[in-house]
Amino acid sequence: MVQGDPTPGRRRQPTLTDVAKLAGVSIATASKALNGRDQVSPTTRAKVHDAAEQLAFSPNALARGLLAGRTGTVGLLTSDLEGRFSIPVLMGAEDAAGEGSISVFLCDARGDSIREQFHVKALLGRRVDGLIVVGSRTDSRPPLRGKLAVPVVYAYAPSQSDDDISVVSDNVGAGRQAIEHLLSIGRTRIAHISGEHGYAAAQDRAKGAMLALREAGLRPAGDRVLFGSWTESWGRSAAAGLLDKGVELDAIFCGSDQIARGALDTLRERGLSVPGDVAVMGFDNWQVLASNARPQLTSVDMRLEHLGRLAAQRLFAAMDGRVEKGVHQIGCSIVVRESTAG
Amino acid sequence: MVQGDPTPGRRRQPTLTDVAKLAGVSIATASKALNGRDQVSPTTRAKVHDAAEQLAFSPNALARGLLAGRTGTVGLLTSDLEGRFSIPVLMGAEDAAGEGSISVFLCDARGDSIREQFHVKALLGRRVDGLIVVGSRTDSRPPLRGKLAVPVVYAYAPSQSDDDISVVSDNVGAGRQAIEHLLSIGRTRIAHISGEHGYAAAQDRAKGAMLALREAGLRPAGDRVLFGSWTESWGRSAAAGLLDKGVELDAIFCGSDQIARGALDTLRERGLSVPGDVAVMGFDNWQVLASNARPQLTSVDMRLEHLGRLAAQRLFAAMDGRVEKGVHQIGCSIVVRESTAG
DNA sequence: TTGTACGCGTTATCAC
DNA sequence: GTGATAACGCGTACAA
Repeated sequence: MVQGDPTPGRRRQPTLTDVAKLAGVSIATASKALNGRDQVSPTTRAKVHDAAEQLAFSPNALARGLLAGRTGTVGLLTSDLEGRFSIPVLMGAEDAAGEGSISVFLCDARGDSIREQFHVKALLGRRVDGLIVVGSRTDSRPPLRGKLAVPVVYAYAPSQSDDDISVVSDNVGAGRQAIEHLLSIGRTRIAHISGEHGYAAAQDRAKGAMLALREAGLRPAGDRVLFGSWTESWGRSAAAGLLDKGVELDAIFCGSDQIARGALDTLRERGLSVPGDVAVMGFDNWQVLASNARPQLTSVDMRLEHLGRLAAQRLFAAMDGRVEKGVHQIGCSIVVRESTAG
Repeated sequence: MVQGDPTPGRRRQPTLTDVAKLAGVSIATASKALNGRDQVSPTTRAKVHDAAEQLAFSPNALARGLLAGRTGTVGLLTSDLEGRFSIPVLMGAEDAAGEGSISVFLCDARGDSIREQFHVKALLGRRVDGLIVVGSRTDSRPPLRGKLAVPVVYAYAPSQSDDDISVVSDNVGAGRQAIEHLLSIGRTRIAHISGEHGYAAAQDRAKGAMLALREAGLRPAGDRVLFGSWTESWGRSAAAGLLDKGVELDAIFCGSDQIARGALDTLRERGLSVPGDVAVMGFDNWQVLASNARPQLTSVDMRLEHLGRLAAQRLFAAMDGRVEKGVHQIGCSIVVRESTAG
């Protein structure tokens, strides 16, 4: 049903002038009354509040921002909305923002630097008070181009410049934690199956894992880290490869939950029990995959929401003049489920 | 490293006045030149553009919006960011918005109506030109409270009021399409395993499936639709139940990809081949699950990104005075993979 | 072709 | 305690 009516049922938003008129005072007084200034009598204050209520008045943040020089908005520039990393970060950021009644502009650059430039420009035009840039991989990225008039915080993927503020997960530490967990339940012949070799995430986690193994006087089962792709099928074939070669193992640390799901499949098909014969760990703690696995999957959680919240807080601090340059690492946690129980 | 410096390296954004001054003209002329008004000589225009470039001038959208009465922003109110439904809708909306240089304010109400009210108020204060409300389930929802000054479009979850604009997936049609696909590859003993009974999504899909079966003169294998939960484990146990009861079947239509993954697991364990003995279909076309399944899973795609784009377009139309009230249904598509091949 | 002046809605500063 | 008035940055009639 198409209605020709130009502005159907939509009325101009009431302004402070309307409120003042209705309350029978000047706009100056109305402003003071609404903003809790103490240079106004209780009775007038009540009158003004009544009028505002009646008109459903909500102050124009644009006018306010124009005057104040700050808009109470931040820009959130993400590279992959469909990815599962941006979202929790985004939630954490929105969370932290909400506490201070500031709103978030969302833009998705889709990994395209042209589009990124475009969005930065749009955000700057909207006079955001700050910018959070969320990456889709943990690899470091080039900083935003040009001297920006507002502070920027890089989340998940750090900026290549040390002059910038970055907040990231400690993937090396996470690799170490994973191995230490497996050691703590008595496993010693531990294989590590990870994702694409070219990813910093794969490299870092492997590095941490190797460090922990070495410190325990061990080598990885199969003698080397297996890099492949971030898929279930790679998890299946990599695990099958290990078993076919007769590699002795009592645990597998996987670089992602998807890989772990694949490994679990292979183990079950070969008649090996998890965690009885082989313990299995994933990475990402992706609920849908980890909780629905058989058995449920122990996994490393990067606490991305926490990361997002921290990124936002550092941004607010920077907006406030308290800049803490450099890369800040967030520790990961391990969510223990059945696949490493006992 | 903490720096006490109050506003480190941040300089006031250049204004039109700065540009005009640098170009040696009045701000009126500068404005005309930058906005492509044709009442300005080519030479002056060039001078102004040079100055603007040099200062990296970007017009203050707040001031502009204050004057124009429109801000070029829309609010996106979602209920579950972590859910996999909001995101594609959000992407589509952002997509459609980007084409017209409109920016999106994102807010997550987390299913809490108090929080929702709060965000609506904040968005209205920021003078968004319109609002998109994205649900987390397909069930209809109560409309936003109060007479709003801007148009609203409900996406994925329709408003309960027919006076509102809603854009949703056609789940009944999707159920029908799924069955028709299975019939087209020669299957006739088709079971339907779905999710929680209380979800409109489950009801609608089942309804469509039953309609298509009835029209083909068939009844569902097992004689009734199996409702349970949206999990892999329900898919496993429901499929096992059917086989244990000796129900004859050559196809299973599942209410979600998760359920389908579970069903696939059971079938494989029972030594049944897919699609040879039993064809399997999922719902949602969730890449991670569908593409990594063994065999890869045929699934119904709700085209959520398309839905989001359409919702945004209807919003823009409404902002323009062209309101099309009522619930608009988007047809779903079927992505055929190995699990129903042949 | 160019410049002057007003107004968008708000807050802050000053008189009264 | 209250009310004019000047900003904030921009677009645009209007006058020059």
